[in-house]
Amino acid sequence: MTSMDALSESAEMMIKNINELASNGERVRTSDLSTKTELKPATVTEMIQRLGEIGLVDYQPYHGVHLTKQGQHVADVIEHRFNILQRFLTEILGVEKEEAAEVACRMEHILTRDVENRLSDFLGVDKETESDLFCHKVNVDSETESEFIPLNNLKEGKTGKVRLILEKSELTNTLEQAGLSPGRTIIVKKANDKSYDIETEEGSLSLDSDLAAKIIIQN
Amino acid sequence: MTSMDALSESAEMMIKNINELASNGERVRTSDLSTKTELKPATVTEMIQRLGEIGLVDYQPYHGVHLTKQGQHVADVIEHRFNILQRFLTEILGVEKEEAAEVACRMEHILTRDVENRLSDFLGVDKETESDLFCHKVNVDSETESEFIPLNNLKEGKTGKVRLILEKSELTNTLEQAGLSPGRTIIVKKANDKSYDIETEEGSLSLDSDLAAKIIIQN
DNA sequence: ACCCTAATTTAGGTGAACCTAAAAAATGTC
DNA sequence: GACATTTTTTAGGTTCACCTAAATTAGGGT
Repeated sequence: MTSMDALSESAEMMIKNINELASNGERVRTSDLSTKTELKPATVTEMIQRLGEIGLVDYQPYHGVHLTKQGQHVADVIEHRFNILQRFLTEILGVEKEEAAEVACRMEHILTRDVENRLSDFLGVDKETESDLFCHKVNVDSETESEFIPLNNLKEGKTGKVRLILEKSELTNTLEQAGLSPGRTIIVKKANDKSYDIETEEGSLSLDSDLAAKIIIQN
Repeated sequence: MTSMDALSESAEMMIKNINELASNGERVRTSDLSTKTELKPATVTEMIQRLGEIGLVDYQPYHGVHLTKQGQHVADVIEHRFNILQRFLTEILGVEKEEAAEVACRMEHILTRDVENRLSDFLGVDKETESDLFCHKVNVDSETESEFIPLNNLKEGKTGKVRLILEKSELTNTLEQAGLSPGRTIIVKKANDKSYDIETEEGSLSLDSDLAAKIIIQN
């Protein structure tokens, strides 16, 4: 009954809240969940019973809940999604923190794995935030400390990954179709102060320095 | 009973689907909605009855529905959100079109007005797509509107700056040596549908339209 | 050890979003 | 124009996410 079925938004929210209240490692009480979620105690009881049945929490009547391994995993995934979404909304779009939190809180239940990863890549993964859970990014690479620099500062022969394109326009759309889009790897073939010859996964092209300045690369 | 309350995801989806099936202006039949939404006809009937009650559709038993002014407005907002989200997911994150559509379809019901606007700005508003509904961007500025266009669309006598060259090859290398390289200014001397006579800082040359199409100019 | 109170659960109800099966209306055919 | 077929609706059921009110349990104070 481990239920591989997708959880409902409500169920995920409950798990998220249990996790947030369980910071001290103690069992979480129904009344605290009721307060936090603004649901009536009876509703909380009902939901944590269901979560108990599918093995995501350890529920003991009159003695609260705590997350099982599985439940903890779900909580971690949701938290991660929330963080990425909030960062995107505030850092990239400039949304107010509070509104960003609200929107992120609704969207975190919808993100697919793929979109999550891409968004993560786009933001540039912040090592601090990543728990050991997400250590699939084996950080063995850190010999040369990766940096973000505009494409026009990349030296000839250097390789990098496109992370951000500033000032989107028809032109940058064209660029992206040519393989110069976030997440893609490129290599600088020839560079002088006026023009840059680039090789992408799609082919090669050449662009001027003003344009190149708007494309941020991680090396 | 016009119901200013937020609509449920299901209700919004139903409106969206009605709109998509009503391209020809005719009333939309229950069975078509049933097919499109993959809901049973009975379910569709139930939902469109509710939508009728709150004034978003004109529902006539046994004779289908069509959107009211209000319903059309809702549909337009949703469509706009969907488009922005899909563009963001595909153009910026590089998500596959199909998955992007699925995710956008879930998220379109969650976006707030503010996030919607910011995302729009971030993408760079695409004039084509904008209906008069979204005319908040008073396009008074367009006196000199600098544009990016392929060289083969530049008219005789026009000047422009080379910004981007797609599909580098030996041929384009030669072009660059002749002064047709990113950052350089050029002028179109003569243009017909087959060949283009160009003057660069280095001299003049002439090229065919296929080649010209790969050189993007800013005027 | 007992009682009182606060916390929790159970019992039973609602509305939304779905379903199936049966009834009713519209439609096409001869 | 009557009948068979298709379409649509009605009737009634389920699950989920909520609720209120009543019953139950846990825990603290004396």
